[in-house]
Parts: sequence; structure tokens; C-alpha cells
Amino acid sequence: MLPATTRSKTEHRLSRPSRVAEEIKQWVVEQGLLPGDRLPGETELMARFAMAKGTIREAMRILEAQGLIKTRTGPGGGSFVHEVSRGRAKALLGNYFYFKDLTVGDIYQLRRALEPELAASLAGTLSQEVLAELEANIAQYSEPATTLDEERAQHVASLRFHAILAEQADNSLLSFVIDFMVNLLSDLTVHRKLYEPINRELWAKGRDYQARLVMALRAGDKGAARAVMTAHMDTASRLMRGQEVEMMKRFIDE
Amino acid sequence: MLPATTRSKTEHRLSRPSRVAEEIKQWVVEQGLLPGDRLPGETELMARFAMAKGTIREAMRILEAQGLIKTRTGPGGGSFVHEVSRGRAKALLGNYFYFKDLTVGDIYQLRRALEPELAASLAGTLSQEVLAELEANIAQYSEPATTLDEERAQHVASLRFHAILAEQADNSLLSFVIDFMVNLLSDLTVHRKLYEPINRELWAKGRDYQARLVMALRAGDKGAARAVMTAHMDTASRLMRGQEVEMMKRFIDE
DNA sequence: ATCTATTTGTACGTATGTATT
DNA sequence: AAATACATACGTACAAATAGA
Repeated sequence: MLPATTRSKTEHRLSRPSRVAEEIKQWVVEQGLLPGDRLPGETELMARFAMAKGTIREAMRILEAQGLIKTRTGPGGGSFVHEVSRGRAKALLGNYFYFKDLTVGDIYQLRRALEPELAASLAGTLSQEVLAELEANIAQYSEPATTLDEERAQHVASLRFHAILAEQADNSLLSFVIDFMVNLLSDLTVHRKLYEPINRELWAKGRDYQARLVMALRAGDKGAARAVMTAHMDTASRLMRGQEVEMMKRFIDE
Repeated sequence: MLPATTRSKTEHRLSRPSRVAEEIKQWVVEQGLLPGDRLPGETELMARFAMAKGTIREAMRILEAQGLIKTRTGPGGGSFVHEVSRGRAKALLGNYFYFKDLTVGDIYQLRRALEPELAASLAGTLSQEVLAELEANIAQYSEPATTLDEERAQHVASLRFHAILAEQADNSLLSFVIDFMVNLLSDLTVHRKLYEPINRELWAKGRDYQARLVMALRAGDKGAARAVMTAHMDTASRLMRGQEVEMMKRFIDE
């Protein structure tokens, strides 16, 4: 269980809690543990690793911070393997971009390439429920906003349209990346005033593109879905032109 | 500094260390601390939060696990704000996909959309050094492999070509996503035997596409760079056809 | 090279909180 | 309601690492 590599007296790359955390991770994989499975309790881990409670607890906090375990108190409690939630993954990745000065243009470069791909892959696969959900979402901004607050809410809602689509993708990588970008843009919309100045023409076009997209998705027309989404992204991208706002000057908490 | 929201006696959503960690994060943002800046020491934090040493330390481990701080012992030591490294971010995101049964096809759906975008955006912007590095990389697999080990090494090296390109992108989001996918594929190549059966034709084509790509990049021909990369991805994608291997049955340690 | 001060790292005993039975 | 089984938190003592005198 201990690392086979012999190390000289004090060659500490990692702190002890970190090493314990790594070993537990490895052990979980070796045992083939699945989400919901219980890990050994604190006392047993203390014995196994011959370390004090504090050290073990710090290791568990590390795993918990990474979203890999959840801990419950009480009888039958303890630490349990947990599937990393999408929210946690988005938060952790968001921390990386906190330091990166992402621009809106950067995000749209990817959206323009990926959203049409998503639209095409979803054409003809969506349930009536989801199609209805998409239409209900569009209905939230069928009428132009009257106040600035409403404008902001509509902006966020129209982004949510894409999150709903992303959720439906079979491809979990594509799904995640698009969802993550929607989050970035939503944060940006709320924290900066990305929704001003109000542009009615682009609002109307966006709404119409989304409506046409739902039709194409329902009809199962992959080509049309891709084309409409491409046009939609081009239009949205144009809205942002000149917006070289720095973003993400905060951490996300999940 | 303590949360303004009054909560009923025992309404604990988060453990105390987690709450401390969140507050410290928020504080770092408010203070506008930058990588390298020092955080208060353990004793001061114990006083500030009126909590025991162990609790504070668990909070610090959480921040460390997220890659946001580094801690050193000794005089002048302490915890320091740290820019989340790309390696850490990739590892944390990798944990998310551990549970997701990603397929090679999933990854290539994104690569096919994004790699040409990257190629186009890099055309004419690369230094002689980078162009030379790319050519040196290609040289590693200019001759067909003789052993299976060599074949594997060449496979990984040819993926590295794309990591070098990704590193040059101005768009840090595009850069990260492509780099991350290259990592996924490298892991897959090593842990599954993705390099068999050996296919000389596709090896030769891949090598030639990369060579032509370097020429287009050097010439600054965005259109050609995009087209060559698209063809390259289509070919590589074809190599994987029928490969519906489950992947990522392990955690990544950074 | 040695000592010393500073700061994190580890250990352990005790008490409290929490949820199941 | 009470006993039980577990994590959570505290306080103190001591060990280890590192920079500087």
C-alpha cells in the first residue's frame, strides 16, 4: 500500500494529508468502489495509515473538496464515494479561469464551433417534454423587456435555453463544455452589465432563431438545426463585438 | 466578517472548515490578492475565526486541494495565493469524467470542431522556435515503429503535437479544452491498447497532415491550416471508428 | 556550521454534535 | 426517550522544516 519508490530522508513533494488522500483515491479505484460505497471510518484509517485523526481528517477534506466523497455524521455515517457533480466540476474549473482574463470573444469562438454541433446531434432525439420546456423557456422573453432588471433576467433566461440543450447531449464532454460556457456568460451578464445597451433587433433575432431551432429539432432536420444555430451564434457573437471585458473576478462556490 | 445571515441554531449546510474556506476565498477576492501574496498565518486565522487549529488547517487543505494556495513551513512561510495550474485543473476536471464513460468518439466530435479553429487562429502567429519544436516533434515519428512499445510512444508523441499547438493559443479556453482532450486521449492510448492494431496508412497520413499543417502555419495561410487540420481530424477520427471503449477508469493525480 | 526564531505539521485526549435504532 | 455509533471540533503539546544571524 505504501509507495514502492524509496525516497531519501526528507523528500516531501506532498504534505502527508495529500499523500494519504492520493492513496485513498488509488485504493478506491483498485477496489472498484462505486458512488454510494462506504469508505473505512476515521478510526480504521488512523490504524491503516498509522496517523493521527487530524491528518486523516485533512485528507478527507481534500477528497471532499475535489467532490469525490461526501461525509455524513451519525450512526451508519462516515465517508462515501460520490460522483463528482457537474456543479462542483464547473466551480473547480472556474477557479482556473479566474486568473486567465477570458474575454467574451474567447467564449464565442468555442460556442460558434460547438453549439451547431450540439444542435445537429440533438435533432430528432428530443422528447416532447424537453421540446415543450424549450418553448416555455422562449416564452419567458417573447415580449421585449420594459425594465433593465427584466432585460437582465431575459438575457440569463435565453442563455438557459442552451443549458437545457446541453443537458440533453449524449456526449458528456460536449455537454459539459457548453454548459460551462453558459455559466461563464451568465456570471458575466449578472456581474458586468453585458445587457446594455439594449438592442431590440438582436433580442428579436435571438428569440426567432431559438424558435426556428426548436422547429428544426422537432422535425429532426440535422442540417437545418446546425444552420440555424450557426446563424444564432454569429448574431450573438456580433452583439458582443467590441466587448473586451475582462471577466471572472471572483471565485465560484458551486 | 462573519456571515450576516442569521441562521437557526443548527442549520449547517456546510461543515465549518468548508465555510471558513469559502470566507477566505471571498476575502482574497475582496482584498484583490494576487498569486504570491501571503495569507494570514494559522494563529491569526484561529483568532479571526475563533476556531481551533485543526479546523483552520482543514480549511487550508480544502483551498490547497482546489489549487488556490500553496503552503510552506519555516520563517517567512505560511500560505500563499497561487494561480491554479493547468495540470491541477485538468486533474480536477478529469475526476468529473471518471464517472462519465466517455468514448473516443465523444472526444473526436469536439476535436473535429475545435482543432481546425485553433489551427486557423495560429496561422502566421507562431515564432520560429515553436515551428521548429513542431517539426522536431514530427521527426520523432518520421519512421514507422518497429516494436509495439515504440508504436505507443509514437502515438503519444503525435498527440503531443497538438498540445504544443494548444499552448500557443491566445484563447485560454480553447487552449485548455484542447489540451485536456489530448490528455484524455494520451491516457487512453497508454491504458487501453489504442495503438493496436497498427495501421501504417493512417500513421503515414497523420504524419503528412502534420507536416503540411506546419507549412500552412508558417505561411500564415489560415484557410489552408483549417482545411488541413479538418482533414487530419477526419482521418484520425476514422482510425477510432468502432472503438467504443469505455475510458477513464482511474483518477488522475496531477 | 550551528543555533535560534518562526511557522507549519503531527499527535492525542476530551468533549460535543448528529442521526439512527 | 434513551442508548449507540459515528463524525466534528477543541486545546494543548511537541516535532519538523526553513530562513537568517
